Amino acid sequence: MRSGFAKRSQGVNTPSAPKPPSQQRSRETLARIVSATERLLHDRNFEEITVAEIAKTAHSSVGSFYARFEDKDALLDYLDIVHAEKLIERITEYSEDERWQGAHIEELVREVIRFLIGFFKEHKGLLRALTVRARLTDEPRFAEVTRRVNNRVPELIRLVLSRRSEIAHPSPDQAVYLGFVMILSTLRERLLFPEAYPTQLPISDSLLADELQHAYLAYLGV
Amino acid sequence: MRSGFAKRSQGVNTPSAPKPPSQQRSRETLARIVSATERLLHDRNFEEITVAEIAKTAHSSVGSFYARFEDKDALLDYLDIVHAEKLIERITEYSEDERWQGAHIEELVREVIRFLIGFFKEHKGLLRALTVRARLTDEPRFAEVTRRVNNRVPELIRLVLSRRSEIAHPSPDQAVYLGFVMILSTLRERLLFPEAYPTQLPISDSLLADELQHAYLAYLGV
DNA sequence: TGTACATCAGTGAACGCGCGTTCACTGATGTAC
DNA sequence: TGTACATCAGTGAACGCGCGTTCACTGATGTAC
Repeated sequence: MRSGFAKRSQGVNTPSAPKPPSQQRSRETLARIVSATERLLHDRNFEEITVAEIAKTAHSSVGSFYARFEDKDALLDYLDIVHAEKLIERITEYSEDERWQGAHIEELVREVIRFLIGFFKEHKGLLRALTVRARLTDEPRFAEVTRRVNNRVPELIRLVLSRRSEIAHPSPDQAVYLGFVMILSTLRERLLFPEAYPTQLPISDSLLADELQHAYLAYLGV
Repeated sequence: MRSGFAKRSQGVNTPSAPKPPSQQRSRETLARIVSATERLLHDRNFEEITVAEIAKTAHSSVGSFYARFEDKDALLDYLDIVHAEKLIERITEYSEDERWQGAHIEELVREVIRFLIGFFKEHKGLLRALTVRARLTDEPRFAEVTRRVNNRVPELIRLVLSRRSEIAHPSPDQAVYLGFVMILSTLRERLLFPEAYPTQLPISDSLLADELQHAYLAYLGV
């Protein structure tokens, strides 16, 4: 399987950061490009958006774009990185929160699921774009985000695992992990790509949250 | 959100079948085109494959291709339909199988999950292509397969529901359905797009099957 | 059973469009002395 | 505090490549009488 995307000259696995802007002016341009793209991703896919369009929306120009980014794809890399950092930061904050000290596993799982739902909804456009890209190619670099989410989320998992004594499943570590895989898969499908689901049987986010929580706890044998 | 795919002239929601071949010769050509495409999809995405390449692999020509299909996309429509029919057929056979007469819900769920895993693995390439396409656009037509799978699978669900007395969940219908959504999401992610998952923690298909079964039954409260 | 004509099937070079990328140029900001 | 020069930033028309699609043509199969 080969990539459909332009190969980066600097070789493999090095998501290229934008050439660092050295003046305030161009830093602002970069910011405008980023936010314009996120806005455009809100209801189109990355492939459907042209560089010219991004430039125009950002009140900038195609040339300026290429002054920062090696190619179109490098922009998505950059968004990926920025976004992953935000996620890691939020997860860290979250897992350090002291309210978990005395909490039961039920409460913890409930909150983690709500947190994830919030995150998916907040970054829907970008997450869609990154997910699709990861799946359009197998340049391993592009599976980064999903992998990163799947790997960072372990911090949340560790939180759950610290309640290990409440878990009856014979291999709690594996079950906690696999259960998370199931939760993340389900949320990705339902929240990022809802078109695939019949609308006749609408399932609200909060029902989904409740049922995922229920399923997860039942699986762990709490 | 607009489609990135060519719009069909004949209007909306009408997946165009190929112009029916009237001679044996062209029927064979059509068959070669179909099988060449499925072969190519085995390790590339639909967008990465050119019409010229399909024609060449099928020992045919670009012109012949367009004699059958209105455009490139119509081919994927066609594969979608053919494939969905196969699935429906197999599910029907499956659910009529008499061995379910006396079976317990545990056994039934176990077999259904294995059936689904087999199906996903057997048609991996095509299913990937169809899933990605459904997600690259929101022409509702393109979400057909996923929706069709999500809708045909209810036959399997009905099978499970016929064991309703063994289910403790307060709303068994909803739980059976939602649990299936979780199973399908997880299988799609892990089997169709395995790149996203770290290889350090390998999970075999049969472990996955066991754990999904376990999780599902626990969720239903069997 | 043969001939004439119509339709079907096949071919691949040429076309054309969309879009990513380049490039020659103008203007703004920073730096050296 | 001013002048000269270097670098950074911005612009958008023009380029070019890839690939889906068309089209003029050849050959094969079917049909009418």
